[in-house]
Amino acid sequence: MTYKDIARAAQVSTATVSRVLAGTGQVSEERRDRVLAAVDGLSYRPSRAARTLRRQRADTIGLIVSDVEYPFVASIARAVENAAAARGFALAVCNSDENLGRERTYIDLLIEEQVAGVIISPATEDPGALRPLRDARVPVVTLDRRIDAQYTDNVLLDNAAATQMLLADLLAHGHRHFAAVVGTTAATPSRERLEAMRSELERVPGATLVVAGSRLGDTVGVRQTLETVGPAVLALTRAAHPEPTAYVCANAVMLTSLLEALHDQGVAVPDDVAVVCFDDMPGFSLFATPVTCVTQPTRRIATKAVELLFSRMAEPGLPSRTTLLTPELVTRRSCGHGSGIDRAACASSTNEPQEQELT
Amino acid sequence: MTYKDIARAAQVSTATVSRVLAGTGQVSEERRDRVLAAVDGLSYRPSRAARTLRRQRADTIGLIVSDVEYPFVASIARAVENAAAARGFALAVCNSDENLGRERTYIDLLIEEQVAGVIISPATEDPGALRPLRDARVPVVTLDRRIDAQYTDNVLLDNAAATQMLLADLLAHGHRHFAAVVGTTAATPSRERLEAMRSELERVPGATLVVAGSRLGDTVGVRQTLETVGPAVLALTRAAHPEPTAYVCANAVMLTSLLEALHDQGVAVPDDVAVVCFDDMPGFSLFATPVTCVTQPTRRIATKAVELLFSRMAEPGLPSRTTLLTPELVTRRSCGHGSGIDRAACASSTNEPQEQELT
DNA sequence: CTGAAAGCGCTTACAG
DNA sequence: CTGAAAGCGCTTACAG
Repeated sequence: MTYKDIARAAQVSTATVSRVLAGTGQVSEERRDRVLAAVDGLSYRPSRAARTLRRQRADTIGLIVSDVEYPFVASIARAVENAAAARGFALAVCNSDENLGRERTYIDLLIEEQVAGVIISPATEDPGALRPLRDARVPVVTLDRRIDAQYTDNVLLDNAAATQMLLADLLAHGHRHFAAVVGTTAATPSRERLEAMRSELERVPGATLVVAGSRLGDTVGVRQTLETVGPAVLALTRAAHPEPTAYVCANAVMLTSLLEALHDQGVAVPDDVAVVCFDDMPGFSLFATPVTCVTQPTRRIATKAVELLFSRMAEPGLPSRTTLLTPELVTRRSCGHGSGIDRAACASSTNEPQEQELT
Repeated sequence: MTYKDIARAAQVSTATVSRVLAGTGQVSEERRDRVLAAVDGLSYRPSRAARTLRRQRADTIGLIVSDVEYPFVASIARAVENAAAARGFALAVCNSDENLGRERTYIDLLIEEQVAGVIISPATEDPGALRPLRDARVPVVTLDRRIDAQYTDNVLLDNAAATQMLLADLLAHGHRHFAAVVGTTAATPSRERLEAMRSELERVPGATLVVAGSRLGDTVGVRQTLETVGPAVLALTRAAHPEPTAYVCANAVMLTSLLEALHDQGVAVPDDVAVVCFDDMPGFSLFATPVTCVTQPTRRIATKAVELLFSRMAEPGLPSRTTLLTPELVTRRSCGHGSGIDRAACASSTNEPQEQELT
């Protein structure tokens, strides 16, 4: 079942078949009808490979993320797939584990697939990692990572604002000694959040900050993170003087792991220590201590990324655009001390999200 | 950069280039070296589309699931992608939302992509849905759904065993009035679990079962499930006589939604009612009432599926094989009454998983 | 508006 | 072991 068969059945040339099915060029109504009738009768299936080979561009979008198993990432992947499918595009999902070698392999794979565009959460801030994509003229949108490249669009969370929300809450509850639980400090979110924490805490007399992260660099996957992070972090913070009383975690999985470790060691939350994170998760409100967190606007992140990508696909010369999304603070109970709690600050409340465009 | 350029640079024919790069056929060492040298010098990138067109088969695997946003599904997707990537295959992820129309669209898409194989969790038990794949000779492995087709391999959870584990626990805690919270009753897991519940409860004098599900058929996505399911279920069970005291949920998201609704209405777990589910989730042990559940061996499900698929790709004529995986019971606290609890049955414990092959 | 023809970049019988 | 050549199924200048 190919164009040749349809052309024969409809008594037209394959060029006409192509014009009808692709909706390009002008075809007389009579011939159009003949072609469509032939297609119906023959249960024709187009060959995407042939189309791709000829047009040198596949109707496929590539998505390179750290790991779809993280709830935040899964949610992005779902939204991107929806948007792609709505436009007849397939979605190739690649999990880099934030590993440069894997990322490189996937970038090569996607280039060989001649994907129409790539949405990537790069493992590094070094724009060099994306050069092969640029050389292959593949439109790129980056997620969650600041990359200084002229040829990509970027969707970013306002990490400074997110950090301030979380810290303001913790400071109001009387905390002065903090621990930042981060995966890799190389990635944008960690870097920006640490910077923000440092500059916020500089203004607070006597405030301290322990960074628990470096040891965790090799931790890969949800399961391993769950098992490893909590104990490793506690080993570190327990040795610190003064010991931190407030933990700020990079994501929901790390927070869960830490909470388990604290529970195992009999440390009470929020009576002994506070624990908050940059990431919401179903179930956080049902925890023994409901978790205060900042939620990422996942749906908007994904929608925006797809929107930027398709506009760049349509017009490859576009200048780089950056979208900064503001997160939302969800105040539950894990943020506050048992004593000295500012009850007003603890009432369940949310602030309205804002979106901001930078250029 | 194509075979023609390499051939010219290496002074050989394109056929020889193909033989060297694909590793097929015999090539003299001298020519092989010339080709490899030329490839190095030219930063060559193969065209997957050309290869696919010529071989009529893409190095791509298709995965059709309900929704990657569900933790269980994300975990499967991750494992499948890993296995595919290890063999140089790309992974196209498709979310059907258990919707027949969407599923059909994706099946067509994957056939047009000429994927080498498909792993699918079908939206229906009707083997007719998979016919296009069979007609296109695409190897298929089904997940989680019993499909009576001769040409697919199937990976299934032992739903009867899983149900018995959960029920035994609840019965030991004195429960007699049950509610089954299911999404669609058309799918295999729900159907088999309901059957198992019914036949188990037949032996228990005075036992009752309410099925809360039919209204939930249109609920799509994690967010909507979270918002809708709990209240809808309670509206139903509150009207039942006798009111159920034990809820068995189909998955972790539904359980979370139900727990939130119960909390909102001031119903205590496990003092007033017990709530358990077929699915584990990070954080369940940290809930105010830690959740008793049956965990699915996701990693093994995915590994097995990929294994079956690749063996079928290598040998398409293989007879249908079915793998039945046994789940694991994780006893925490949501299973038991405040009064009349059999403490022994409540101690945190797990049974060893088993795997069983059927043919 | 229409068709003949070239060509996208590979692979694979076929002949030697 | 090697190469010339055909062909996978489309799209698209080009000429009319």
